[in-house]
Amino acid sequence: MMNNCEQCVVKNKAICSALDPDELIAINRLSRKVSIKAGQALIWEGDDSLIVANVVEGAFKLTSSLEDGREQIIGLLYPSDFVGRPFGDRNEYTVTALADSKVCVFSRSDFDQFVREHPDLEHKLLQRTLVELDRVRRSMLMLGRKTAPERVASFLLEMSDRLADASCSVVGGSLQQFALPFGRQQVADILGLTIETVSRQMTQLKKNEVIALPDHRNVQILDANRLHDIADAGPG
Amino acid sequence: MMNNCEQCVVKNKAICSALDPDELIAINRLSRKVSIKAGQALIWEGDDSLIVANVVEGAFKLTSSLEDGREQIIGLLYPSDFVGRPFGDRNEYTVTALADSKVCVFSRSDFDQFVREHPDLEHKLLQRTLVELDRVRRSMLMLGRKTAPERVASFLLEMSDRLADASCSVVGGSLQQFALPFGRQQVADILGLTIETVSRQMTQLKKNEVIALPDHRNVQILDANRLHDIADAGPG
DNA sequence: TTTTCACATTGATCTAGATCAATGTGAATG
DNA sequence: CATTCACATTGATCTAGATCAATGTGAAAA
Repeated sequence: MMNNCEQCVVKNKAICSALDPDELIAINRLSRKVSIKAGQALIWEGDDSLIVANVVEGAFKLTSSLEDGREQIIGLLYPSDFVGRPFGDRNEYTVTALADSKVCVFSRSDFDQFVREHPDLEHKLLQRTLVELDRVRRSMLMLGRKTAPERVASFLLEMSDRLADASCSVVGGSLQQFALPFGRQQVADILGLTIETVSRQMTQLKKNEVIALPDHRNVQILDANRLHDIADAGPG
Repeated sequence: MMNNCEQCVVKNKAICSALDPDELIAINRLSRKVSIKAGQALIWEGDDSLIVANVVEGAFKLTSSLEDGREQIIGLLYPSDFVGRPFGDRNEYTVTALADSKVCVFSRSDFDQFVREHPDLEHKLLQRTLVELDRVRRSMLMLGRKTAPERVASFLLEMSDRLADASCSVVGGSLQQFALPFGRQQVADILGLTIETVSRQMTQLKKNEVIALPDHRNVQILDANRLHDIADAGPG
């Protein structure tokens, strides 16, 4: 089905915002809007890179796995984020929808060519990639060196920041209350912990009145300062 | 001191390879060749991003730290690699020379502007950033989910691949023998382990005749297949 | 050559977090 | 309403890897 960039909800935030109306019409011809059900994969680790896309609606996880099933979530994608591996022929990770989602898909060869012809678009893509690289490197410090309480606290703070755009009830650019877009197992896969450890840390934070948990998906930050302290306190 | 791109040893491998002779002269005017002693830092975590550079000679580590001194190495840089954070105003990590090194430095504002005016250069930079992002994500799986034996085996294999360019005595694109460019503590900081654990794993591999250790810096791979098996075997 | 000093190995013990095993919980279904 | 089923919590135990503590080792300096 043909897409319509003019009416696209992410046209001002996605990389397409680098394009003028004529160019939007041109890229429109290359794109296809696709719906993905929760749990369905869009891209598989190890496959050839044949498509790239913009997330329009929903959320995705980016994962890498070992043969015996151990899985690490290595990234999360939200509306306006870019997915896939341009200028390379192999996908190094799997992309799976966490909720019912919509993406705007391009064939990689079409996209690569279009990007090379539109430096402003390529610039946007570079900026996004640099931001993502910074984010991923921050996760490396977390996975390599942080304790379980530090990981959970950092995670809650990052989520409250990241979801701040979407909603209101904001204090200082972060949300005081928000709904996690995933369950405990996936939190564990993000943090490199087990589900039990994540659960125990959450309970602990609740007991200490640092957070409240109206239900399993919702988190309310009661004491942001303390949460920050826990997030990068030394061990002990 | 003025640089001379025509004679530069990395001109064919660094991002500068995207430029034609005229453009090389232009970027030459913006660059400054700087020597860095082993152990000296080029960029500090948290500082404003004021410079970017190409590595010409030597090696660097990219690190991020917690207040109490825990440190994670989040990247390594070799000749022709690009350093620094273009199009952003904050350095998220520290860059330190591992050996006496030389870099070709640009002021970030000069560089940003020059890149925007030269799409081919920006394209090279994007390609490098995408490759680095893939590499870093692979490390996330390692840090989050791999056991100590798996980490050490993966590390030795990656090093033998990465150093394959530099030397001869290559079998199937990888080196059978190579000198690690760093000591045990730094290996530990790369793998998110302690120095003792790294040491024990190396001893174990030696006992099982998977590798030989002529001395503390040199590694000889005796049984690459087994090393691969260990690198992503399930636990147990 | 001996001394030194930084680094690596080895051993003994401890512990954070994994694993194993019930037991809640609450939204969807009959 | 009871039943189910997926998910979350809680508890008991185990273990990989950290930590603490000597003991090697080998290259540079005296």
